[in-house]
Amino acid sequence: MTDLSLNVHVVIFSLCDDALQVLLAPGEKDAWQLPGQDVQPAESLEAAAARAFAGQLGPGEAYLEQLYTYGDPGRVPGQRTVSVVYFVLIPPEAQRSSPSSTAGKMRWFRLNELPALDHDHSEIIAYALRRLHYKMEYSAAGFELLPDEFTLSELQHTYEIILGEKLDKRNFRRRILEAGIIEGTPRRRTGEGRPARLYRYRADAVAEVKTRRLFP
Amino acid sequence: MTDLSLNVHVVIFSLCDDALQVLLAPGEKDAWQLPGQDVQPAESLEAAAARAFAGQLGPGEAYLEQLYTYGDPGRVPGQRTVSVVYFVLIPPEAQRSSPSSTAGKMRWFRLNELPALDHDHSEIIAYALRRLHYKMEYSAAGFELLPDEFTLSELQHTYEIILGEKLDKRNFRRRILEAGIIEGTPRRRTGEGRPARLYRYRADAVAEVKTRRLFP
DNA sequence: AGAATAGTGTCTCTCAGACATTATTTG
DNA sequence: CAAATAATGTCTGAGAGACACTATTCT
Repeated sequence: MTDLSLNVHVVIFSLCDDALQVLLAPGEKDAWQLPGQDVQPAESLEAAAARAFAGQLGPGEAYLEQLYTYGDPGRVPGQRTVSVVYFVLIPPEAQRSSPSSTAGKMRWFRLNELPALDHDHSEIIAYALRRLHYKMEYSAAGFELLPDEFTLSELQHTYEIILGEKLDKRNFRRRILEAGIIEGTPRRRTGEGRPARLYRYRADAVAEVKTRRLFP
Repeated sequence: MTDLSLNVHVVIFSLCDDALQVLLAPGEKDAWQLPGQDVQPAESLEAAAARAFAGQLGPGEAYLEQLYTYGDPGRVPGQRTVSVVYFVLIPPEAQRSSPSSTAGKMRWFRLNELPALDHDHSEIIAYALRRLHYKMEYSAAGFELLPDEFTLSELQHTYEIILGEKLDKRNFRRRILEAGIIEGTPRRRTGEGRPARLYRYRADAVAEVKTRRLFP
């Protein structure tokens, strides 16, 4: 197809200030957009997506997964544009956005305070959020939003923020420990009140999804 | 990006002869490939995917969903090719492949008897199959592979073929009926043995996924 | 009558969910 | 010692899974 623009965009989620937030870049006029860029001829789609936010973030692993490809004619005025969109989760220590870049300053936005967005980017964020909810239910995605070591209260808090509901402390701890996907460390986190034990995610305990089927 | 080819492919599943099968088109030399074609300038990606198999199939609704976008440089020799791949489920009455087409004859293949395939199409089919398994667990996808009206034995059989395991008849019936997603019709299917009641899928009974979380 | 398939009920055991108190640290 | 947060165990009810016989039709 001629006159085709192929780019990638990333929906980057992280937890800051007890809320789920998205990283956005300045867009057209006063609007914002999902960080993104054109794909280079010799570069994989995933590498292009990773490049779209590398340099804006501090160290720390990012979880990156393809979300969806948007390509309807007319979704971007002027030129037929196909956007392969990726979904990214980053832990808090990587949130420090670097001071400047050619693309201008990126900023974190709470999900309920999103600014005006270019094209179909609102719709894309809404879809990414739905996907995050699903992932929380059947995978260990929640750990990608946490530091390497965390307390059980922090872990529970993460789940509560994303799922949007309160969870029972004793049931939460029982089930997460029985699942065997985290292990205790000798360290503790100290602060106000009794110090809490630190845990870490066991990547080896491949959390095989033992989902009960909807209809067997 | 210049010199870029954008196309769509479809992985079409259906049940024939008590087995899950895929529809393939003749490819390069003696190999086969997933049906597909270039995207037209004014056409949506989904419409292009639908067009890739329209005409090859008889009437009957097809379930169509975007699967994944493959675009690594080098996956297709010669030109950078980005393929948006769709996942399709069709019921048995739509299987009749029409006698001819410009692209040559398509054929159904059992999953364990796949021929040599072009490029990364084997990998794509393997991924589509994994996705089908997931979908069977948390959604009502199984019904897309059945005719409008079906017996409980046929439904159970469908699940057994795709999941690859035997299911208990009484438990299966109890749970599928309690879920309220199918309803009886006055008709029966007659054959050898006692005639079986025909059921139909209730599209209105939005099968909300009450998946039990892996970790709450 | 025999072969073939449809249709039906009970028990057990696991696990999700509700629930309140004690323990350890800091200021 | 008061305030703050961490840590811990039991009971109940719902539902998944194992299991075997009767009913209806066709030849």
